[in-house]
Amino acid sequence: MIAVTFPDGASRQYEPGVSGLDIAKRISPSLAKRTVAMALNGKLTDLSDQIDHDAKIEFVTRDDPRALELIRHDCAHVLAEAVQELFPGAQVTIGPVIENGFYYDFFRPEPFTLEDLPAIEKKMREIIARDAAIAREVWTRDQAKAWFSAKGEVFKGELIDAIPGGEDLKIYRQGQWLDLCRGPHMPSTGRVGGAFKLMKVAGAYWRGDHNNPMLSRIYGTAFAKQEDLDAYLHRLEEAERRDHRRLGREMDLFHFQEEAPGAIFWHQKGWTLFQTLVSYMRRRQQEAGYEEVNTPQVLDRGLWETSGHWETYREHMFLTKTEDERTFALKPMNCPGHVQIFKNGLKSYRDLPAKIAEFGVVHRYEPSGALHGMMRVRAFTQDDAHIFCSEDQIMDEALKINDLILSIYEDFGFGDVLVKLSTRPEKRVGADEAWDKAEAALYKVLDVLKARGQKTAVTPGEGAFYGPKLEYALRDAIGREWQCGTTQVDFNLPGRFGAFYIGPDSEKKTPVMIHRAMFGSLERFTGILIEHFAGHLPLWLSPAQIVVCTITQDADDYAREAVATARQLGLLVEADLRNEKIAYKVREHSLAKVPVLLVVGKKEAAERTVSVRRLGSQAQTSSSLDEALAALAQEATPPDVKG
RNA sequence: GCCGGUUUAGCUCAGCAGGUAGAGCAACUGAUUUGUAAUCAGUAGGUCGCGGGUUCGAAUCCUGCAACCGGCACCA
Repeated sequence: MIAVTFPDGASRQYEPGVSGLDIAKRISPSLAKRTVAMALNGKLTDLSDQIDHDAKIEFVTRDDPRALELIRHDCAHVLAEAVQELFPGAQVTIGPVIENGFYYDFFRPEPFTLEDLPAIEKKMREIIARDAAIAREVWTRDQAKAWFSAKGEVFKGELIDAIPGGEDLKIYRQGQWLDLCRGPHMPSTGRVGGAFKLMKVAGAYWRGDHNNPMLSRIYGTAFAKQEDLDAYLHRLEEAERRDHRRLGREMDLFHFQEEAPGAIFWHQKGWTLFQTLVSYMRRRQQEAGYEEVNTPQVLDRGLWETSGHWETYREHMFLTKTEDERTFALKPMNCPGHVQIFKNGLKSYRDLPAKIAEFGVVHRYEPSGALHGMMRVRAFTQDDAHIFCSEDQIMDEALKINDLILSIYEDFGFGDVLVKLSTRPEKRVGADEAWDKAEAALYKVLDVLKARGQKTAVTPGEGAFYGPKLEYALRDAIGREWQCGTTQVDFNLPGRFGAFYIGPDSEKKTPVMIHRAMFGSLERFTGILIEHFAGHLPLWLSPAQIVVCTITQDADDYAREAVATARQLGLLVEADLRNEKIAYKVREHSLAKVPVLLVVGKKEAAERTVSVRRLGSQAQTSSSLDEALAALAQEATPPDVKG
């Protein structure tokens, strides 16, 4: 007999080979009915699994959070069965669970379109209603190979070949249909339930490699309960309402047009916001000992050959050939320019660390399909800096950067930050010893951060071609992650450009260069802020802080006076003296996301007060003009100036 | 770049089976002087993304290109 221990600590004896389902049934039929899987010694597995040794068991019911993955995974299988029923000849490939749902990739000469989804979804509901048992079988590799190749499933065949030799293969059968799968699965298709929806179709490369054929991917999502699905769909709508492209138009911040794909036309208000960010960053950097510079937009091709960018990124550079047949590139990065500044004039070890910063406008010819509003553009501004230092200063400098970045994010309300260490990629320059040193320094930084309780991660092979990096990903108001800041240790470029400093021993030494950005792309960061705040920017960031709205003409003079006073306090304020009803004005400015409306009528003019209405609230408070403006001026002071 | 979709007035969208375009909001002009998310009336506004083709006739059908949207790949 074997001893099976339950979550409450109780233990019972069973004959070896008893299945999870048997145990559940013996406890109570209703438990068996509700249970979709079990956690055996903490590992999620099929309910039909036999238990041969003493074990801890926990039944996972359908409403258990752990069941969600199974529901989605089974739903993906149901999708595949439905597709193969409706579209004979469509080949199955893989269908994993992803964040917020699942997908399944099919191979088919004609890709699926949105119009195919309702029929597929209908068929899926049929399959779920059939409630066929999902049974696991173990096949030999040859058996599986033969079965799938007989069906013309060449992609499954490839998958089978990729599974390490000797291993038996798991096959899950549901009704007439079966699939090669790692599992686990629920006992029957009916357990998927009705709270699912096919979301979209997309092309995707087989095995994620663009040299491979393109598959037709169907995305779906599934939840345990309909209300969870509804809530998810509602969240998607919410994200759409926050879309910076939509808000950018509604708030009159910027626009795009065909003639400049991937480049922003900044309107007055958007540019004001942009400049607010620049001013903020400039103050923070100056305080941190950076020296701001500016380097040329257009630089000779030779410079990019020296840096190595030509070799790796030529096809992503904007090139220009002049009449004298000289090839220049619009700078895609600022580093070569900053190295030139470092090289200009003899540097001593006493000059280190030299921190050269620039709000550098860079151009990159991004693939057309990569463009996305302000989040991915072809011309953008980096809050870029390069720190030239000695090897033993790396860790200290990286930590200083870290602290500055986290403090800056905090000022914008981003408290949840993940620090990732990305190590050497396959395609890289420089000796492995240099990489060893650079990575070692960053690992040490990561250790310090971990000790402080900072969230960290390591992503192997994701470093830049010239060095490993720390990347800073912040989480926004609706839980999305945005990678913004970066710290990259570079043992290569300074040497390639022949940069050096004179050490204490009077010998020439090659400095290490740390590339670093905090917002990353100012354009992208602006977009993130818009979405994070859903357009409701804090007063200090708002490019149109106040509108003084009159109720009748009687208050015009008073409104003008209020505007003048507010401007003296540095506030961004306009008057709305139009002959419109106050409700009309309130609506219009609220839609334009103006944070503060000061409403003035006869009464306010006589009493020298204002009625204050804040964006997002119906409440009105009355206070004296001077007090209201003083409070607003205080609120509109940037956090770093407030101290 | 690859797959799919979209492109009609400043914005949101009709215009489904080819017979030279409509609505609401915005704009403009009047009237209205108004108390916290749309006052009323009138007027004007479109090479239907761009090019080529089919047709007596194309916003509508075919085709090339571009931009955008959703993914994939890419992201120094």
